[in-house]
Amino acid sequence: MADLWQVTLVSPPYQSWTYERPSFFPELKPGQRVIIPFGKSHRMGVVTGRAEQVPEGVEIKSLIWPLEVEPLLNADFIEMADSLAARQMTSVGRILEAILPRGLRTAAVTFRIDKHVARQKLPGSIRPSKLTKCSPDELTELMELWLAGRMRVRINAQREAEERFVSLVSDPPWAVRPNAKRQIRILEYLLDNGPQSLYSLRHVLGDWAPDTAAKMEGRDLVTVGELTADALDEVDGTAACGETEPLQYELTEEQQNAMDDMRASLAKGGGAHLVHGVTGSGKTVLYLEMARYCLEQGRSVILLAPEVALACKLYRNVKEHFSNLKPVLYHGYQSPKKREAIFTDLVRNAEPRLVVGTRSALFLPVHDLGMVVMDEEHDESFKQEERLAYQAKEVGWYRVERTGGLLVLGSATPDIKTFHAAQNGAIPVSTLKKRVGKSVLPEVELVDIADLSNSKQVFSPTTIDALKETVKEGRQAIVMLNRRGYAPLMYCLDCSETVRCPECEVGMTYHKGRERVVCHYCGLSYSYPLLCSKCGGGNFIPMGEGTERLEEHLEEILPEGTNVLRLDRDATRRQERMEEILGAFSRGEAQVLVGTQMISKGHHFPKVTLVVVADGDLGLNLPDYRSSERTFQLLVQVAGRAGRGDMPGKVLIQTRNPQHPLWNEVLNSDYEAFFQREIGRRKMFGYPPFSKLALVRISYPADFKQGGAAISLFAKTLKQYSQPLGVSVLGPAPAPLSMLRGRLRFNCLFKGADWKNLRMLFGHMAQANPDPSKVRISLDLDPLTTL
DNA sequence: AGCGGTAATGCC
DNA sequence: GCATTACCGCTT
Repeated sequence: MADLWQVTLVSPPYQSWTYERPSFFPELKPGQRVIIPFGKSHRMGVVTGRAEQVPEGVEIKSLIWPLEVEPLLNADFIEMADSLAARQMTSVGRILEAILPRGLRTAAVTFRIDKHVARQKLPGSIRPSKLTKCSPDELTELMELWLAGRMRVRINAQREAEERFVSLVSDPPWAVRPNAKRQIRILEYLLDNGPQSLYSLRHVLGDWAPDTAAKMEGRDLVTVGELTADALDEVDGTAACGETEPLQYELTEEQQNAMDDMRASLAKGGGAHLVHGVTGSGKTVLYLEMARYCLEQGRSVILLAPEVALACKLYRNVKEHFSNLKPVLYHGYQSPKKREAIFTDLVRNAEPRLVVGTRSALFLPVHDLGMVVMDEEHDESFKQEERLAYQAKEVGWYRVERTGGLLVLGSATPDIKTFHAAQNGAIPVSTLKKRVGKSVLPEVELVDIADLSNSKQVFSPTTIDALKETVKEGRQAIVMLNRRGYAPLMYCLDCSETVRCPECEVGMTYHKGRERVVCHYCGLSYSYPLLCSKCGGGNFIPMGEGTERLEEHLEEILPEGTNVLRLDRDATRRQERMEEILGAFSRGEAQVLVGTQMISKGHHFPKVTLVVVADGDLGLNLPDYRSSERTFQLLVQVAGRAGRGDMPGKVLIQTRNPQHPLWNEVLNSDYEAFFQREIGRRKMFGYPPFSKLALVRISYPADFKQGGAAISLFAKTLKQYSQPLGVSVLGPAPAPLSMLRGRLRFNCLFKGADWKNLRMLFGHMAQANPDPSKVRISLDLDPLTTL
């Protein structure tokens, strides 16, 4: 009887297939990666178990070769992937593809045979395709070598070379001929999407891309190599991420109490724990001391920050705090090679480890996970929305639940759902009310700008005075405006049209520095100046404000010699720019820093005494149930940037609506008042945490004629199944951004008592899809925005 | 019937 | 994801 196994493909079409273990092959264990024949070529797959029933009418092929002697993925890891697949209603293969480092899911490998055994007529290296042609005797001989560790896996050189990253050398304009179309495409693509691997350039732009990129490297337009973050990581342990805040190691009474509570939770078998502490209250020290405790107990720890720069900063804190420990840094901007090495190292070395990283670090195979810490747990970056949608909090919860570990959620402004659970007693909570050391919470003031709305002024006289004074006294100020670019609308003076994106039908933002108008949704851009598509005229005026225009404006109103820096996604496109800007500002080379919400996150500038929120109303009135939560969190967070040193800080929030109840709560940094008001509103309208929400996104190409019929079919299906499942449905209705990248979009909001029924209803919809190749539907559980 | 292009299908 | 095959409109 043949020995049959199920192998799951970690690349399309992702399903599980049956293969035979040939006689020369060693025993298999689930979780083992193997090379399998698939169609005309070969692929990498993961053994998921024995084949229970034999497929009929197909000739079963044999496995080609194992990729490791001991399985890389243990049963827990496979179980985690299974559980994620069930939650997201997709296949395990897709999940594995999303959570494994790239090097560990490629089949483009060569087996190298040790030199001193190669003399016996064996080649020095052998490819999988060659292995399928070997005789049984040769295979048996090779397998002996493999099991003795004398035959090793090597990722193919070309494949590995394509893992290198391409980054821009300078900002536009570039020294390139206007008819060098391919070069311009690469430059534009890098500008819009940040550094990319040669591999992804080839996939997105075409097979010519790696060659063209190599030529461009010769002309100093781009650099091709390891990411700088990687290089810096080797040298001094961390990329330069601005100044690290000096930590006060002596625990305050509040911190000590929190520590005792968490230890007690851990002793009782773990669970979630909320640390609600104002900005600057010393949450980091608390995490580090808890980490020390866990490691002493022989258990591993994962510390997560919402973004790379903050993870690097935390990593540096860890290195300073622990002298005799080798922590691991893991995030999406490290090279695939590095990430792969970390993954295998964690599998092979079972000792307790401390991992610092961003959300993807949650999937690392650390042994005996004692604690997961999520700093700034309310941050939206903890939810991944593109490709595979997952909420890191849920994954973290899943992981600690299995190991009896602790999930520590820390924030000054917790997620409403988290705090609600704490209020109900479902999650224990430790509160830190005082800032550590001398610094005190800043004073917050409202500035009414209602009478400014028709003039060209952005800042009220009060704001301008405060800025001038801060600069005069040699201190620093931060100005936040949550909108990048120069002006969000370009208005044609001749025919009163605005410049719109033909693919998305939204206004295109003018970027003065790039000399382009850009669609902020799909990235399409045109060079500017341009002619009006309606009347052919060229007289546009910019309407509204973006960070770029604010920067220009500030340079005009502030005294001669004042330096203004800007920090937003545009300014930080080039790899090192973010660190350069943060570094320059913390060294005092500029007095004012203008930026988007990027500047609100975790940075420590002791000389900043003034924070200005240019438009506090932005984002407050969006038709989204979380908009006030988001605004409150952002404002408290950015206010926390002021007065972190010895000098007291001041925050000015400009608003056209000073009566809004939110302001009082922000002024007093009164999270609980905000929470009480918000939870009342949520209860009244039945929003989370009083219900579960799911957003179903439907889209099809704008020229697909049967699209309308598909939508009515979905509507009919929903009508039929929603009531029996107890799910209330809004839509399908055209999405607020009704067209994106040439696809018409529809949204459908599900509200119900539990996730199971929301999933089932989605399942019915997916089944009713008349043309899955044209009509795409996807499920987003607990969406960040319902827009 | 013969051609070139594209959509649909199978892959164990 | 990729190769093979089925299908379509159109020429000869």
